[in-house]
Amino acid sequence: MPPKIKSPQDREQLRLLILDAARCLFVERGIESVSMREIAKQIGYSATTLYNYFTDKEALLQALCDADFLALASGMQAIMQMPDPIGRIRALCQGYAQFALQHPSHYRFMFMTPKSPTNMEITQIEQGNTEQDAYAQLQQVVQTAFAAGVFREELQNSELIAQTLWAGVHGVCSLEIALGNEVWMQWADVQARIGLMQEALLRGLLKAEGV
Amino acid sequence: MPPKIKSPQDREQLRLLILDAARCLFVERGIESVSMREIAKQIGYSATTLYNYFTDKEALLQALCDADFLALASGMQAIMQMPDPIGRIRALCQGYAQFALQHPSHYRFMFMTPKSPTNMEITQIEQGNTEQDAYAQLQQVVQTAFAAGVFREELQNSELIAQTLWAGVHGVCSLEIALGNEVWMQWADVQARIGLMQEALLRGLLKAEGV
DNA sequence: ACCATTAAGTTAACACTGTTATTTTATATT
DNA sequence: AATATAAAATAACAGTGTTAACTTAATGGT
Repeated sequence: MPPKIKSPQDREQLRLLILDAARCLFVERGIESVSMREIAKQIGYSATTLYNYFTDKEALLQALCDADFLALASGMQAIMQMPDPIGRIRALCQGYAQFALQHPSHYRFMFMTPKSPTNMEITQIEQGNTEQDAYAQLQQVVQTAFAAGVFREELQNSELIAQTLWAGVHGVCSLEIALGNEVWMQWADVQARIGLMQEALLRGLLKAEGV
Repeated sequence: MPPKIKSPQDREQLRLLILDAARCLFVERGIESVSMREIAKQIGYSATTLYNYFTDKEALLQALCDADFLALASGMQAIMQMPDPIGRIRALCQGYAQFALQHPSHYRFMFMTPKSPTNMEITQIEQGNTEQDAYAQLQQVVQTAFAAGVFREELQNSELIAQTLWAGVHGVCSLEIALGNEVWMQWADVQARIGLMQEALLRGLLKAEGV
């Protein structure tokens, strides 16, 4: 059965086949209830083959999430070109939130699951590179707005401002992902929650003049 | 070895022994990396004995969290007596955040982990009872403030306001728990993040007059 | 043309998990 | 003293991530 030499393209193709199967199963059944054996069976290989392509399950997850978050960051590139700094902030928040709600499994793995600190040798993403790292994008946009003097006088730390905006949107999305189906909560519409979070925070952070 | 009849007090005592051991291990090593066998070994019983006291691992976790969140809610009772409605909101946010940071494992299990909707027959907590349910406390306090007309005119849904405040504080705390140790983030001080979230949100939600 | 090398993949196995069925044991009641 | 029974223990099942050992089959060198 096993033919000998595989061109780098073929290798990459199988790598992607694994990733696609894994993504599909994760989205269907949630991230930790799908096993390496299942992923392998789905594509007709044995479980051990996966270990020729990924050092372990976590590396596989990391690769999956890297791919999706590269997609997020590059989808945001258009927003980065918008003229109005505050409009950019709004659009980034919206884009981020919609991404989180559309990819709950990956979002959860990336931002809601404590892990041993990211192995920087393994991840594909260059942190701080605004083409790859969504937080770096937000930080940059906030920094620009800060330099333009739009924030209230007493706020002198643009990192703190960015982290607060992030935490706000993250809070809405992560509660939706974790508890959106809980019967004991009467949740308001999730888009309304995102919108109010965004606008209330901005109103609280920006100078008062007509927002 | 097994003596025969156990008084209800003795039964309850072993139940608590199990819960304490489990809590201890969970806090040490994180919630899903400790097994039923380890908990049992810790207290000198066999794993199967735990199943005489809890139907399964999830029920054990649920019991643990119920206990801690009852403690949270009852610790908040003093705050509920404060005279100033807005002061109450501030104090609730602070109390909630400090609790989250002091009990990260339990917080994560309760609010950061998607689960099949809570089994209402099993949980000890009466949802909506402000003596047991911290969200109900917040909801009530916000409702009171809302009735006093402190929020901006366009905000007509007090549930939405409460959920936004919750999401904000939750966002800061859950990011701290999940990513507080990530090397690629230069986090601002967590108390500063909590404070800014609280004050920015309040400024954005309350009527403008001198906050 | 043959053989050794080696990549690609498989099977078997290890040490673990949550959980259940079965069995032991020591007491309490008859 | 014999029996019934609550409390706990042992053994086992089906599953997990992962590693070691083995099987192919195509290539490169002679």
